[in-house]
Amino acid sequence: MKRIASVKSVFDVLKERGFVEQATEEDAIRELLAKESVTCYIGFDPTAQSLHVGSLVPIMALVHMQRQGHRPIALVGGGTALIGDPSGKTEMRQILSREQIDRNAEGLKGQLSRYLDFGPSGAIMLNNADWLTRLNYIDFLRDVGRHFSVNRMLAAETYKARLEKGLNFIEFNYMLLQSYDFSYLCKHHNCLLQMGGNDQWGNIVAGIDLTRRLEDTKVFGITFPLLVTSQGHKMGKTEKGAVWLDPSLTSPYEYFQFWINTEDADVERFLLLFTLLPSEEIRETGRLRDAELNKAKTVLAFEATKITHGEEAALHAWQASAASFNIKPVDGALFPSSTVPRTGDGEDISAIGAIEKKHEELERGIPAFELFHEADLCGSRGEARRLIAQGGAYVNGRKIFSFDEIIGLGDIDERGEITVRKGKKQYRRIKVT
RNA sequence: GGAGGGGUUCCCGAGUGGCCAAAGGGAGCAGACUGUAAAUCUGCCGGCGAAGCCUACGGAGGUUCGAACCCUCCCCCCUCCA
Repeated sequence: MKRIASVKSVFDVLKERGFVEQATEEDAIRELLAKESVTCYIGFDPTAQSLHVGSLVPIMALVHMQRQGHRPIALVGGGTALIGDPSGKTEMRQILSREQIDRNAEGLKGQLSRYLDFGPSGAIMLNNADWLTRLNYIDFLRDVGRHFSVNRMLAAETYKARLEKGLNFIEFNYMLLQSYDFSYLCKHHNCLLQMGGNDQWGNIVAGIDLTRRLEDTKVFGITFPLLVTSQGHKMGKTEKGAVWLDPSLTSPYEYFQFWINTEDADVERFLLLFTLLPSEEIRETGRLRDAELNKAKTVLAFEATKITHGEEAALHAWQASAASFNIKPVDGALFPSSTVPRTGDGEDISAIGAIEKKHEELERGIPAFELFHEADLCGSRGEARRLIAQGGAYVNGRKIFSFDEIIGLGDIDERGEITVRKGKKQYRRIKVT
């Protein structure tokens, strides 16, 4: 049995950092995790080509598990995605094609390996399509289906919303499949703990029951709080939609900006969840008042970006942000474990998104509203015109008053670029080639 | 299979022959205030350089000078009955 990193149970770490919403048997879990290396799993749905910040809580939970000497299984739900999880949803999810799901599942593998070590003795990545798609219907009903009470399922919170709106049989089966996953992982990988968002509670508990019956093994479950901001807003949405973990969908700079814009009331909570800084240091945040909190936000943004995109990308994002906004270096007394820049100013703005324009085009001149549209700051030319009309458009920091003002060679700065800005926060560079 | 109720712009939801690019709310964007925060207030919120045109009210046809709205067929969802 592998030695574990500390006497302190990882359960306490998770709990202290705000990961635990519910747990099946708190004391038993704490004890189990303190005395041996435990294999645990979380499922990830391959319903999009990339994970987004909404999946970060489960990912970070696995990171903590691994750091404390346990063995995480990241289960890609290539099989269950064929069914569609109705938990906590009011409408049936669109069912994706097999090919689409397989493609997404591949992408998730790559992404998860940035957070977890999938080395020989490290974490494991599995795809439940490997066993679920081979199931035989009659056998499955006889072996697994008979253990489920429809009466109890109907009473479950999981289905509550859907019983109002309608639930079809394929989705009703979802719980059985996820339960089967747990027992399968228990049997083949000695997995004893399943974690997931709080909307998974019903599925997890059902899996625990099934595993007891099928494998005669006692297993456990933990759920995470569903992430909403303190304002009750859905987490992980910005003006451009979801905040993705894939740098080609959400650039490290945008990612950094997302985190630095965290609401005051969420800073401490998010530092605990989304960084690996020691909790004692994070608790100091409570002493920061008003604008001082922005320092903590800088640390949050930096550390979160570092975890997802690496130290170098985080530095670039910090640089560009410091150059564009009034970010001060964070003094060393705060968050001593953080590698956030402690001195210097931002000069390097290369992390800010850019488009290219030919020298000739600038020579001819481009109407401002067209430029804003092409720079992807506005979805249409009409939107760009409205933006300018409302006084929210800037070129090199100068407000544009006329929608068709011509932007040309004279606007190129010493970097050989033009900086355009929408509102107060959204910058884009025009590189002249 | 039968009866009834529905499918409206990103979401919810009104509209049931011209005044409808479609009320209202939410989300979003911008402005003011600020601390790249929150709350609040104001404006905007299908596309096209204006008049106008184009696209849009599940799909396909039809009636009409004119259809989101009426008719026909089809698809999908819900409820009750089988």
